[in-house]
Amino acid sequence: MATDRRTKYTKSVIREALFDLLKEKPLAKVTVTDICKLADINRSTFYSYYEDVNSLMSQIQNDVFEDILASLTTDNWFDDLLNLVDKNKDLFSILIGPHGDTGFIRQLIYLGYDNSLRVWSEMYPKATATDMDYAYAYISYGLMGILENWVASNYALSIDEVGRLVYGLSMYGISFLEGNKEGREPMNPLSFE
Amino acid sequence: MATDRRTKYTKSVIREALFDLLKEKPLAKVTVTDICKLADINRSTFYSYYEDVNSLMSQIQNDVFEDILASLTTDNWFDDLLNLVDKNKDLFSILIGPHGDTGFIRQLIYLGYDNSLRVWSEMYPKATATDMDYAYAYISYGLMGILENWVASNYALSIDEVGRLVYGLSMYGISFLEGNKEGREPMNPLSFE
DNA sequence: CACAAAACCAACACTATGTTGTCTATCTTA
DNA sequence: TAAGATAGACAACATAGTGTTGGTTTTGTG
Repeated sequence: MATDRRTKYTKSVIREALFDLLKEKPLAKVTVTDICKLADINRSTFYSYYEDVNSLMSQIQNDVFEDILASLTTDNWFDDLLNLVDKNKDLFSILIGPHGDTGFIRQLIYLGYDNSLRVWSEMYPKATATDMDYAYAYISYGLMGILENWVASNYALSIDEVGRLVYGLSMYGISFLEGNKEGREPMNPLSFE
Repeated sequence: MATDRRTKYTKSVIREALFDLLKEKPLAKVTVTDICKLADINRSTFYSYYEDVNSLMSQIQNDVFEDILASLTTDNWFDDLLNLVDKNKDLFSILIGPHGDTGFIRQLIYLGYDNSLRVWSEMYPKATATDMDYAYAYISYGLMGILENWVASNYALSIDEVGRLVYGLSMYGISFLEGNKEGREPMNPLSFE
């Protein structure tokens, strides 16, 4: 009843081939023929599993997304995310790297939108909806930038160090660079659940 | 000696056609044939001016980029940028909107990298190079988020209001939402020459 | 081992690409 | 305003990728 080994094999070589190709060129330039040549499978085999290259990619992304949702805990979700990225370096280097899909990152980071706005409107009752909206855009894109930097640096910093940066920058803004703001407090810039 | 009127006309209809198409689909899905049909020109005419759709797009982006560089003043560059975006709403709605090119925005916002790091290293002598790098990534991506939000809202806020948000968020982080931080001071989050 | 399913292979019509050569319309300038 | 230059139209070409089909071989599983 379990999935045929051949199917598993085929899907995995397709996936590998796609990732290898994405190291060289953007998704839009990757053709079905490319993938099949590299994976050494027949083109019709590809079509028996996927509609086209885009749907292959979004299926992979959805799988990753489900993993992410499953592994996020309530109170510390950005750390969880960093851990997940760290454990799947190869994958995220491609998803977040220069040929990556920003839609994916966007989807990722807008995970916390509803909750953040709810929490913020309690914390900052005077803040207007527009201000909070812009604050969310600012912070979430900022986090995206940090994540991208981290991936680009080939994960040079430890997760704790990245967490320190995220906390400092989102709490104190640029004055974080003044220092003397060490000692990360148990609070996260964006709320999740 | 001046450019042939026909050439001007042709280039402008190509540009218009591209923008019309970009309202519907991403650049990768726009074909030369698409453009020529819409612009009512012959396909070979297109090829006599541009290599392909991508090079057309990057030529347009370079033109815009030169305009931007020309119009930025030293001490208030983000305001200048907002003004420029405001004056070319149609163009930027496409460049920054859902089918826009993030590479363009990235290029735009990394304008201030060298200068910001120079200024910061004077302002915050204790800060490490890594911290400043991450701070730049955070803030510049944050600004990108704000810009995108602004465009998506169809420029609902005034430039001054956006400036207030940019200043507040980058200076005070999330605590900006506490309020009582009105009155924009003459300082910009990222330095540009 | 037998059978079902997976993968292969070849061929199909179709669409887009880039390139080339010829012809026509239009602009520029002497 | 007439002559020469050049933009653009048009048609044809080989090439490449797409998506689909039907038939064949291979390979896992019960």
